[in-house]
Amino acid sequence: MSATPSQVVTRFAPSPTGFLHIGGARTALFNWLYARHTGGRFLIRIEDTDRARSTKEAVDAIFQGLDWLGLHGDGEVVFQHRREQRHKDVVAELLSSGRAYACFMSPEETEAAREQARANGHALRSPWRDRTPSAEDKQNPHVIRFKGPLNEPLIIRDAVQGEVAFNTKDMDDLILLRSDGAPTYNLAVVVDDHDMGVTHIIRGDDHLNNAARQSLIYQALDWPTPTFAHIPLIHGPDGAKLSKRHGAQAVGDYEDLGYLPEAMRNYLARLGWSHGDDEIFDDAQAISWFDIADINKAPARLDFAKLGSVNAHWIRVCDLSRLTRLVSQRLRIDDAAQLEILTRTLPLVRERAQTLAQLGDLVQFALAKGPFAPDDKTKNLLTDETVTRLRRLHENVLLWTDWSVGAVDA
RNA sequence: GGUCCCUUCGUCUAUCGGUUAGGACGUCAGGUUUUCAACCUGAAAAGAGGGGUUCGAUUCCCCUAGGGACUGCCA
Repeated sequence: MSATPSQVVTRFAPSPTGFLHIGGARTALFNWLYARHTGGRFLIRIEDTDRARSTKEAVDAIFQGLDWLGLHGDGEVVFQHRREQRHKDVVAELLSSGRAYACFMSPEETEAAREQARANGHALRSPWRDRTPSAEDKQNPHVIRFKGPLNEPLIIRDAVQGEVAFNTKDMDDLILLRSDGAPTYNLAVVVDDHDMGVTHIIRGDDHLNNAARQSLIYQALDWPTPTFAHIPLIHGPDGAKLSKRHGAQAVGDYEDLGYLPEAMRNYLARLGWSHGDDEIFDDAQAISWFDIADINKAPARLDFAKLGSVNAHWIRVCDLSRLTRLVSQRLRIDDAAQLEILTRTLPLVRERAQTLAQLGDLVQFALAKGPFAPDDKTKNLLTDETVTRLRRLHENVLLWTDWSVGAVDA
């Protein structure tokens, strides 16, 4: 499960509670790019310690999204909940070394203590940190908490954010094991990242605060702390956190909209990362250029106009048979003759499409059978005069024998 | 409320103390085109505000404002 010490190991660790989010896709892409750039390994782990919220459908959706994007993991996929025993073993270790303790506070007591702590300007403190439970206490439900330093400065070095200073007085003692004995995320990530030999943790900066607390666990276990790289979240076009009202959130939505995976990789890579003035680049270039040092600290907004222009480029250079296949699938075309029409039509119209959906519309005329119902714009152009001209042209065309481009043009 | 992060054209970004602050998308104006798209040329467009440090700040520091994340027996 571990790797060569000098080798870079990155990972993408989504929680299967929904589809693969566009922000998650970019996180995966960055991890993938960095692993490829360094000749390291890119691992995938499903963070499903919350059994109630994790679903098989979500797991499938995530892999479908990753497959479409072409981001394949190198090792075997790790399902976090299957490693539960290992997580518990580590907690037992922490318990025996005095770095963890059983906390018997009830939810109500916890809530009250939290408010009290807040009023006093520090994080929640459990009275059970230094209390030895009686035999009677031990009958009650309890959680296992990590025993962290009470009031010490803590600096984490982040490859993107730089040195970030915290103080442990603002950090409560993390719950390691729930009252039902199940390990929590914050414990499981540390154990799994360590066991999987992860050297670089590239993830959303919503985890920056967690990183501080997790670093404490690494120290307590005397494990080397991996390099953190917290990347800013992606925002919607209006600058607010990406949500339903912004439309497409799932990578599957982008596939449906008719974006090419290589265009998504190109666009997403460019969001929050840059290599000079380079805008259009392929995977090989992205891999050779990608470096964590060039990741931006500011959140980026999604811009569909730019995505469209990037996609238009990749449609123009797309292999024709592949493009034909993609458009045929969208149009539900299976007839060989129609496929041939597409092959001949696509080169003519691909230049003006930003998405496969638009390309599908542009190709309709070659597939459709007359008579056609004119749209409003066409109606306006069909005056008596133009109709007469078209009739004459039609009669003329019927006499043509030379259909070369030059002849028709003339 | 507390802790932490962020702030260059409308958007994505370059700049790693000295530049006419560059590029891309978008926008606008021309050109080309029967039309549309594509393409070509050009234009408008930015250092949040205030203090420092410095010979010199977009760049380093502080404050303010604005935005964001976290503050769960979610991840």
